[in-house]
Order: sequence, then structure tokens, then C-alpha cells
Amino acid sequence: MLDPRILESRRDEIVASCKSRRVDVDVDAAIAAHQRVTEIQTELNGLNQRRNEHQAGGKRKLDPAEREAHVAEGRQLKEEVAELEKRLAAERAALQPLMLAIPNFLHPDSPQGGEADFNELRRVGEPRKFDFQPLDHMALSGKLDLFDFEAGAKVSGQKWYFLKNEAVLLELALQRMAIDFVMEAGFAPFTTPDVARKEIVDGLAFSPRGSESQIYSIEGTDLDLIGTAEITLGGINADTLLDEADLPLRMSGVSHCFRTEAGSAGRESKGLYRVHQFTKVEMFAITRPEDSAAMHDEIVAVEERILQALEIPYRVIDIAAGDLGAPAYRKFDIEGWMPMRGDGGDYGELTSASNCTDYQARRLKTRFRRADVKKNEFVHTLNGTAIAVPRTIVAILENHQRSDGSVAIPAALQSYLGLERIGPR
RNA sequence: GGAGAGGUGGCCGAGCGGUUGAAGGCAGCGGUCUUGAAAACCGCCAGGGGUGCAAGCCCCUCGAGGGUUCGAAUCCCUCCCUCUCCGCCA
Repeated sequence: MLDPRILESRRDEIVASCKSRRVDVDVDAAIAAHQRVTEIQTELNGLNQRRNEHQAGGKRKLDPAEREAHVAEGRQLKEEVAELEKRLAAERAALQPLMLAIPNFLHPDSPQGGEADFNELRRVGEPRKFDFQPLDHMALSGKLDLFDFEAGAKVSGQKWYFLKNEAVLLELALQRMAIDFVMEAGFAPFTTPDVARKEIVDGLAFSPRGSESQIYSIEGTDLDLIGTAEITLGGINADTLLDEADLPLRMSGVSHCFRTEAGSAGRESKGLYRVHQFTKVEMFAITRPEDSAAMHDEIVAVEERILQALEIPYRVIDIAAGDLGAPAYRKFDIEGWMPMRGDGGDYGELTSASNCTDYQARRLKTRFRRADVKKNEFVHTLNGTAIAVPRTIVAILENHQRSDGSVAIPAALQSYLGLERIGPR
């Protein structure tokens, strides 16, 4: 959420951001609503002041007639206050949905446009030339018996799956390797709950309601299944005043992630690329405002080190405004080369790193105290993927397959997996 | 699931219905002392909001929401949450 007080002074910028993001919000209505809220607030403050003065006068000894008059006046004031409070609550309620609909500011370098209009920042690694006909990860699984979507569909539904055999080891090994990389970079590891209170989910600006919701809710409770450990890690410091000396805070979380994938039927839906549940190691950072841009780069650097270790060719892209989520000020995705994606191979999203500036912190009420300034400030929050297991498995299988149907395991992963290859069978 | 206890400032923890926005402690900040540091001692120090160039002034907040009262952190009701014990259980 933005600070409603800056709406007016940065109005044009916000309107432009909404347009770039293809978000339809009435910024002027929000400005007007906020004005009404402050007007009533001011009026209420004055009335409360009168009431307080009146009450102070009631402490004296009063004769019965005076007391009676005093009491009557007190009742009158009380009613007026109640009336104003009611109006204030109503105006606040009107402002709230408008504020929630307004996305974060936009980084000046974020490209305009939609999903296809990203800026490519760099490419690392050469897509491999195969001297045989490579298979996609589903076909490889057919040979190697690594996952079972039929059983997943039977037991849980479309896009649910079982990993089997070496794929299970791969899932565990990738997590373990990722944890080593993030710890090396100073991100303290956590396992997190796979559910969170709606209040926390809301605070991170994931909307669990509405038909396009990506979030599963647990009926009869106020809990949602998390879509990413960003939610639980961010929740840790909700409603907290941190010391400047504690920043930056680097955390990482191992969790399962659940996504309804509402509205994405048929979209890149082959196999493990888009599923309802997956395991992920996530980085989450809390910084001072002036440090968030550097932290963003730091997170991307960790992501790159991991992909380099896995010998997956990739490119880093700066996501266009129209493809950013509401909380993201700027987002860098890393797309890994997937030989069987599209027609003759293509890059597909493997990780994603966002700088959410103070957008999440404002709703979460995560602030910090500077050593020398009395005014407390909201922190900046950032998140990035260390490993999203299924997609990484896709990239490893497809990139490192061999003509005999086996898969070579990258050297850096071998000790974690305990294998130099999978198959052939 | 059953029984009980409790939710107060960055943290811990007091708090007869008006003098408590809140004792005390810790942490933090400033100072005295010290070659320096520690210790000791002295002082300052809740958060949010409105208004103002500013100093300041004002309002709100003791889990949330209602109620009683001229007046509630203190009394009543509802809800939420946390903890302890018992049961069940990986």
C-alpha cells in the first residue's frame, strides 16, 4: 500500500504507473476520499478536545444543579463524538479499497509494455547443441520413471504430481545445495509454515479473494496455503519496530508453495513447468530504503551463482511494467534455457527477484528506528527465488540429457545428489 | 479436544474508575568519571495521527469490538490471540 498522504503530490506519477501496469484505479477518487478522512479527523480532534476539557471540569465538587447540567452536557458531547466517529469509519472504509487497488511506484528503468517487453540485461552460458534428438522432461520421465502425473490427477487432480525415484533425490539435493548458497551469502535459513493467517497474506499484498486469486484458502479457518515463503518470512516482522543496527536482515525459507493457477489453464502447462504445489527455497531481505537497490542486485547475484553451478544457460531480464505485481517496484527474472520449450528451445522463468520498497512494509507495519533520527520509517522488503524445484528439474533434465536417455548431473550437484548421472534404463 | 492463566511502551513488567500515556527494570541516546573501555552515577527516551515554516499545540492508542459511566488500562459482554496442564498423536 502507498502512503495516502503522498497521493496528491505524486498524483501524475501514480496515474502513469497505473496506466503502465494496466491497472484501472481511480487515483483522484482516492485523493478525494483521503481528504474527507483527514477533514473529519481534524473535526473529531477538535471535538474530542472540547470533551476532554469538559471532563476535566467534572472532577470538582459540584452542587446538585451544576452536576445535573454538567452530566447533560457530557451526554450531548458524547453523542456528537459518536456521530463523527461513525462518519470517519465510513469514509475510511471507502478509502481502503481504493488504496489497496493502487500499485507500487515504478522504477524509472522498468520497461513499458507487457510480458514480452522485458529488457534483457545479460545472457550467461551457451544453449547446448544436441547431436541427437533431445527429449522433453516428460519424455525423459517416461524413460527414467521420475514423476507420475496420472497418479497425481487421480489422487489430487490436474497439475498435481508425484515425484519418484531420482527425482525425489533431486528435489532434496537441490534444496540442500541452495541452502548452502544462500547461507554463504548471509541469508539465515528457516523452514516455514506452509499456511499463514489471511491478515499476513494480505499484508504482503497477495490477494486471496476474488476469482483470479492464486491462493488456496482453508475452509473454516482464517488460514491460506502460502504461495511462497515470502509470505511467512515477511510475516515474522509484521507489526515490529526494528533497530537500524539489525538491518539489513537476510533470511531464507524452505517451504511448499501452493498456487491455484486460476486462469492459466492450458498456458505453458506441460509437465512440471506449472503445477499447483512445489518446493522452493526463497530469499527474503529487509533493508533501509537507501540499501534496497543494492540488495536487489545481491539477491540476483546469488540466483546467478546457483544457476551457474547447475550449468544452466540463462538470461537476466528486467520485467516490464505491465507484468509486475502490485507490490513490486522493480523485478528481475532469471530465465533458464529449456531446450524443449517452444519451438527449438526457449528461455523459461526459473527465478524472480522483486524490490517491493516500502509497499509491503506499510501494511505489515514493519518499521525501523534510525540511530540519530526520531521519526521511524518503513523498511524496504525484497524477495527472490534461490531454487524453485520443479522448474529447475525441468532445466536440468532437458539440458543435461544424453543420447542414451540418461541425464548427467552437474559436478556441483553430484555430492548433494550422491549420483553422477540418472539412468540410462 | 478438555481445564486453567494471561494479552500494557523497542523488550520485560507494575498498575485503588478521575492526579496513569502509564511505576520499575532492560535496551538506546546524552553527560560525569577514566589514558581508553567497562563499571558506577546523573539526565533524556512510547507509537500513530491532525495542524503549523518551525518551536509547538491538539487528538488517538494499554489484543479487537461493543456496553456501563459525566469520566475506563482499570467494571460488564462478545470475539481474537498467546501460554500452562490433561488427553490424543508424527
